[in-house]
Amino acid sequence: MSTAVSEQVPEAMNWSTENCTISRTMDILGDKWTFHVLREVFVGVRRFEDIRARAGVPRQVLTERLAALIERGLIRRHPYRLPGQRERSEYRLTQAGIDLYPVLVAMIQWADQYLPLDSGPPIEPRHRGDCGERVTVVMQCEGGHEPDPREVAFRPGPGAQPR
Amino acid sequence: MSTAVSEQVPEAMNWSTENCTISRTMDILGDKWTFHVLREVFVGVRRFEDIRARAGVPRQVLTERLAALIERGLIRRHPYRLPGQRERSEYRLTQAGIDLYPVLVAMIQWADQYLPLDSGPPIEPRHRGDCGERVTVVMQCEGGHEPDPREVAFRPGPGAQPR
DNA sequence: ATGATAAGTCCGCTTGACAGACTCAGCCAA
DNA sequence: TTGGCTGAGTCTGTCAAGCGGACTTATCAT
Repeated sequence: MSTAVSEQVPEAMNWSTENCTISRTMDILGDKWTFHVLREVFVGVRRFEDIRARAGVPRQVLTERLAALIERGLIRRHPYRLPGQRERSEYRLTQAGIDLYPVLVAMIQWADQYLPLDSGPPIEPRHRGDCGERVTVVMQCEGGHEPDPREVAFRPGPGAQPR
Repeated sequence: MSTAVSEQVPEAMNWSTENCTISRTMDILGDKWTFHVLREVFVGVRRFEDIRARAGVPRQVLTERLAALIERGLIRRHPYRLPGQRERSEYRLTQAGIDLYPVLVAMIQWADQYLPLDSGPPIEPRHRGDCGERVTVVMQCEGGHEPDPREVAFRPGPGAQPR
């Protein structure tokens, strides 16, 4: 019996990374600018020029990222016309986009802990309307627990491919 | 009174993006390869060559990303020696890294809904040990609700800077 | 000594980001 | 009707980054 160094060969080594869920998500989100763009749309900034100026993203890159986000179904183009003005385009979250809230809230929560600012959080997720309270994410398991992050592990599921 | 088009000028337009929490998080995580690397460390793959081969990341990029993740405090280098072998390096999550679990779980949850595979989820977050049940994230507000994503909004907090 | 292996470094090519100028369409004021 | 303004792009040349493949170094096994 050799000295145990955690797992000699981690279980994950037996499984392919081919169809990994994180990769597939990061193919959509995992880009420096995509997240900046999404942030703007999330906080209600919806017009090309506003997004460009606030996020500091080069126009060409913004064009390309917006097109990608539309193609992936996270935002949609929404033409509209203000009275007395010509038609313009807004970009709005689709349901798939809105359902990214937990991801962003989890990030903000992490950053508020590990990258805090002296002045406090610049942005807070809150329950809209009357309630108005701060929103956080918690992990829950189907056994009814709220496991500590140390008690969570990623395991291969039914779609895992052997290598 | 002009025709209302949601908010004519979104509230967020009044606030700087300078110190945005999402940006600061994405400065650390928002890179195609960083997330691939983190995924490997999360599933227990800890050695340079294993990470490189599984994630398909160029060596040079891996070197650079590991150094950045160490500098940011998400992983640490852990030298060890298997009996009868020379010393090697492992990369392990720090507490700050482990506390990213909710972010990854939220992503997986989103992807399982919007990018499902016919064969089912390839990876599942589970409660370690006896419980072993699937773990999900839920949003909760301090008013005791579990708001739907549509009922959540990002608002400026105490650290928000006017522009 | 020879070979194997982990963990890098080095090199040259190609791709993508970037800033800045240009375009185009619709509206507005004169 | 002409000229200007603005939002939403496109075009262009430069430059940094990613990339695959070869090379390097240290340590251990035979």
